[in-house]
Amino acid sequence: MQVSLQALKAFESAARRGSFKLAAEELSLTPTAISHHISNLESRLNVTLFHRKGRRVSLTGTGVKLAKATSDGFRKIESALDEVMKAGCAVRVTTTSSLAALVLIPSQHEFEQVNPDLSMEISTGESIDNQSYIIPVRVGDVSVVEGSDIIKYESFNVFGAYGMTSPSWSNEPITLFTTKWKNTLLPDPPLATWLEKNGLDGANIKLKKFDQELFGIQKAMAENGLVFCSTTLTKRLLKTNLIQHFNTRPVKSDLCYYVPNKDNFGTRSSAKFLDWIEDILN
Amino acid sequence: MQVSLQALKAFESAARRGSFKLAAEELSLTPTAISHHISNLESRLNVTLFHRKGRRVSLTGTGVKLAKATSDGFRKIESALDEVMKAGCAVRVTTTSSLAALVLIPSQHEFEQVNPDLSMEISTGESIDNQSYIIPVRVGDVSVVEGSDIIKYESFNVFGAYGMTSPSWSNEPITLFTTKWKNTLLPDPPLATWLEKNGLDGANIKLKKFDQELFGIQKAMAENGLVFCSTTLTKRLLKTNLIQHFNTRPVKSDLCYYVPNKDNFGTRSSAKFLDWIEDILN
DNA sequence: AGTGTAGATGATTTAAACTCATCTACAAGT
DNA sequence: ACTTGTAGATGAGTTTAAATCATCTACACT
Repeated sequence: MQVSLQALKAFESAARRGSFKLAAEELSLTPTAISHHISNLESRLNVTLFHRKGRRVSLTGTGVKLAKATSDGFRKIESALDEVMKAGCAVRVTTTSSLAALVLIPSQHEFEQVNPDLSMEISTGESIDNQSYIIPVRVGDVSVVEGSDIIKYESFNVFGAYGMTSPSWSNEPITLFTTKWKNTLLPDPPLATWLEKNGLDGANIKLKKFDQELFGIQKAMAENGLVFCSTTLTKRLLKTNLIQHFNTRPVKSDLCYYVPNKDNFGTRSSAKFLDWIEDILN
Repeated sequence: MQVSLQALKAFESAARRGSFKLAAEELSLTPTAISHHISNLESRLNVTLFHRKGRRVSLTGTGVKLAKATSDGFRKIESALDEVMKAGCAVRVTTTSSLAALVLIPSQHEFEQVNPDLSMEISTGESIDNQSYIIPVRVGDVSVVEGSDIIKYESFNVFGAYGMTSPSWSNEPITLFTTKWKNTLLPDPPLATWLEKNGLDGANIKLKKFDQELFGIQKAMAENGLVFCSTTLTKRLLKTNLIQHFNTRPVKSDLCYYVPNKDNFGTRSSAKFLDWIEDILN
């Protein structure tokens, strides 16, 4: 380039502040540096950018035009830079209520302890806040989702509140909470497969469906009921003895947790988060 | 600032060209310099901007966003810079047909000889091409125009084609070409004052008016007629013996040539032009 | 396997950027 | 009118950032 960018930055600042001294303060330089930059700029461009009347400076017509463009240009660059820097020291995640409430939020503190220079924000809901560097953790169909985006293949099992007695699967009528996704494109929970694998016919099982797994799990815990749900969501509850299972065998499903374009987040924070979440889920 | 602008420029170029090598060529640097800049940028921002797959690089999501903003920002700055630089090595003038045809265009070559690094463009007409660095040389009323903008106070006299015999002012009927400005706010040519100063009553003078002085002057030259017009416009024609005057005395007028905001053009080229034009007019 | 290309890495050199010391011009106070 | 203080200009000297060089790795294409 013909002229140095730092000279332009010095000019931009001086033009905006109307003083070399103030520009120098803004850029943590000496007024001398600003003066050098600007006279260098002027001689390279063959123009006068500032009128000098003794110790007072004011922009020429040319100076005004250049100042307008440089201010706009640098402002644009700086705001993008700000955004990127913010993205570098915070991780923002959006996911389902269930994963948020049962996995992410309980582990949030631990994540921030391990990564003291990162803060973690969790949000749930539909709002596809596409504008910024938010990492979406979604539930999807393994046959549709890009394999490299998947962070957890989902298995299902039946769980109940901790301490309750094992149900007698074949004799008495049983109420089982399960999930009917709002999104009809998602595969249903693999209840039929589970019954088969565990040698049950399910004739005495009455289903009660919620549109979020979290609700069924909470209901089961509150009412000493049974819930057919994801092993991912229950992992922590099992470990803390809030729920139990009954020696039934889990089944794989066509569902998975995934992050769209997982490998395409360029921030250190997102890389840390993705490593961490894969680690705690597996 | 947190990050260096040159690093950003290197990134911008590499992002746009999709290759460190091409960016290096564009910026007249070595690929090594680009690599250093970008890794420096990445570590300062705590993000990854490029995926490296062996010897191929591609932008990350973060990289794409930053590249968009930096490209826009730098483009804006560079285009303004281009404009300023062009303005530094060329001077564009717009003025009346008369001044252009009788003064500026005949002297254009001389100006470019004296200033071999400057080119001069002359345009006439109403088109107020306000966009760029055009210097307007206008005719105005001395009582309205800012004094410091004035480059020539206008005097008037009667001229005729070179070699014609002096008219006998009082005996025979005389046709005199003169000017009626299109712009009615401008003072009329000071014919009454001129008659008085030269001891004439004008009873035998028939006026024929054009809306540009140039036309009257050309008509007078073509038909051995007489024209009452500006001494500025006729100066060169007198010197080259294309017209003459008849020992009548010129009169000052309320008209002047001026350049709006004369002292506010910051370009070297405009300063050179303004010096030169004041010089040849006085 | 062999060759050529793109980029990474670390040490060294170079040049740009910054500061310091000194000077001028103006403005404000006495 | 004579200080005093402030903003900027100027030129020489210093510092540090930026660029290069030499070397190395990984991949792609014969």
